[in-house]
Amino acid sequence: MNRFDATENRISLTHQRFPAYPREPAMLVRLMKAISQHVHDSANVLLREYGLNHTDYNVLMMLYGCEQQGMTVTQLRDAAAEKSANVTRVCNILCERGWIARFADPRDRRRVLVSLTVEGEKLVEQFLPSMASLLNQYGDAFDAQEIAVLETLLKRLLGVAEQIERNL
Amino acid sequence: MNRFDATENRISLTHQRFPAYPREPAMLVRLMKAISQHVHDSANVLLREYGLNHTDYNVLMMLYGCEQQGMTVTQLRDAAAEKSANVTRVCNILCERGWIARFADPRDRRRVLVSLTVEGEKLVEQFLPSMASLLNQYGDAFDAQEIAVLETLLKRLLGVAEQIERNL
DNA sequence: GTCAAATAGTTCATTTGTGTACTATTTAGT
DNA sequence: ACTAAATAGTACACAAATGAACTATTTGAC
Repeated sequence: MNRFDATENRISLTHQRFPAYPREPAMLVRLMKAISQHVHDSANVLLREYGLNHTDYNVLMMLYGCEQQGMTVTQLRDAAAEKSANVTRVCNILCERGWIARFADPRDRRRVLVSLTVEGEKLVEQFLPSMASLLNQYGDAFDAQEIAVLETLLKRLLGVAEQIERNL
Repeated sequence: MNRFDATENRISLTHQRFPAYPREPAMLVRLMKAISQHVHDSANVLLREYGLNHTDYNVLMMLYGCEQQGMTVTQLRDAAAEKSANVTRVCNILCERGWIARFADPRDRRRVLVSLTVEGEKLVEQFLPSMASLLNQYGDAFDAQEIAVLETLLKRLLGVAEQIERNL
């Protein structure tokens, strides 16, 4: 009996009491929130020794994976699934510590380009082994086809969720 | 070109630079975080008119779906994917507003049983139509078999994520 | 060209969430 | 029975995240 079964029962019961409340989407949403929370917490434990948390990590990793002239705050916001005010806050911290640098974008002076410093790259490569190992543990639970299916379905769901939010 | 494609490219590039960093699990984790965030934000918009947010909603819905003598703080913590300190805080607010009540559990006096008041049930039934409609929109993107597959795989992933976190 | 509307980012007040320490109670080994 | 360890929940100081207001810049309609 999984820890989630009790939640599943409560959702089913709610569906019985209020039939318009749909069991399956409610399950999916709860499952994803729970998984994300566990991933977040586990990452936080690993990253703490570097003075980082999962949000900092998300930002740093996107910068590590871009290697061009950097990313804008808006791109970081979308990539890290954070609000721009929070990206600003996180970048302030990472800047103070010398791991990222900010430049005005000459093509559009409203924009701020953010990129990893050499120190920042070193930092990423320090914590990457343990974070990669963590990620691999999640992957080990699935075969290649299962992962592919999950990825396809989640991408579709993301598109839908974005659309729904836009339409409020 | 989805908004997520840029993220996918960055993950692929990171995998090239650092092969132990696994593309697929990284994708899954980012996807779920992004989806959860959009769901969270959309729910917040709908719930604001009731003076609630998504976390309050999660707690209230679990109580609505339990109908026995209530749930303990620990059960709520697990069901809502929150820390117990946060459940205490949220319950304080919901209590002040008269939507839930707390009782000492006579079987184990460390435990606190939380349950919906009549007012709380009325509140839930007020916002349920619009929240059910939101959830249904997510469900409409999939057929029955796709949902079943997603649910199965996500349940497995949740189990794994819980296990990994336990083993730190 | 001009100007209203849109976009990018930051600031700030507030809300939300967390780690840690603590109290109370129960459990379990002896 | 006695006591050490485990468990449930809360308090509190602090950290993280958000909404809304604001500045600066660009876009686009005319």
